[in-house]
Amino acid sequence: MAKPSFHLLGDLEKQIMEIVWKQEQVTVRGVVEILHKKREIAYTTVMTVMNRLSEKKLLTRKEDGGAFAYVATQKRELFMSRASENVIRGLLSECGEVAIAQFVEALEDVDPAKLALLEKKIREKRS
Amino acid sequence: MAKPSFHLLGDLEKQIMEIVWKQEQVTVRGVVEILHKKREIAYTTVMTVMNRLSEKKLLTRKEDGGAFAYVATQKRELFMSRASENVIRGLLSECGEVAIAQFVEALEDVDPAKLALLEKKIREKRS
DNA sequence: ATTTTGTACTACCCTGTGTAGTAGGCACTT
DNA sequence: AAGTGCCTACTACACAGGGTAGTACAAAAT
Repeated sequence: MAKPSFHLLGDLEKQIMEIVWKQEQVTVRGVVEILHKKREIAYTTVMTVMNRLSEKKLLTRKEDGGAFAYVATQKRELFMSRASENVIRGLLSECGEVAIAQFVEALEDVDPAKLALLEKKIREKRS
Repeated sequence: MAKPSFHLLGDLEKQIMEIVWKQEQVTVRGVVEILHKKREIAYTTVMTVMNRLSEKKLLTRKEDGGAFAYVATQKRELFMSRASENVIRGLLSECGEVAIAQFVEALEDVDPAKLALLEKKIREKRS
């Protein structure tokens, strides 16, 4: 049913990571308060997910008096970069040239101006 | 734990689709026999998965005397192409320029010769 | 008629993710 | 000191996706 897509993270995990990346340092409570602006969610739900994120090594926590302080182990850029790398390698190995063609296609569709950027990066590589 | 990757299909689903794409037309038994060259697997397991593949509209079946004849609804290329498109769009929207950089990076690593192909495709786009 | 073959249905397991309740600890207030 | 509140740990449940397969029943082959 679901379109073949890819999920680096679940929805809630994603939302939480975005918050952590913005704040550099958060407590569960802090995250809950931000999420509450958008919807109802139990404190323990957020805590559970943040724990899972710790297990996945995306967050670390350290005691800071009362509640734990959570910190991202990688900056957003780095995470995105590694994730992209994995996804792209998988894609290239499974789809080969098709992936190349679709990349250009999709990029043009999303933001044609970026085609130039892509060209530039290729030239840089070549040197 | 698992590296962020993407799964267009499960392992068994993938193996089965590859077989179907090669044969154009298969029965469950046919697929089972091919798979048996590599490992033990129950007839019903293969049947179940092929049914799921039908539900996902990746296969169609038609009665052909005895057993159903299964056919891929899309050629491999087309499937890969659409799958790539979805993955890439997702990637671009989540990772933006990072994805572009990583694409060049990964491509060079996997097959540097393809960089030229990529450039060519960009030029084609531009015209 | 009996065996074989094929299909449908059902079921179980495992993993990932969202969701949340409950219990127990520590701390601050009164 | 007793009560209240916040925090964490543990546990649990649900649902989806995917691998695995058994059972039941029908049709076909022998």
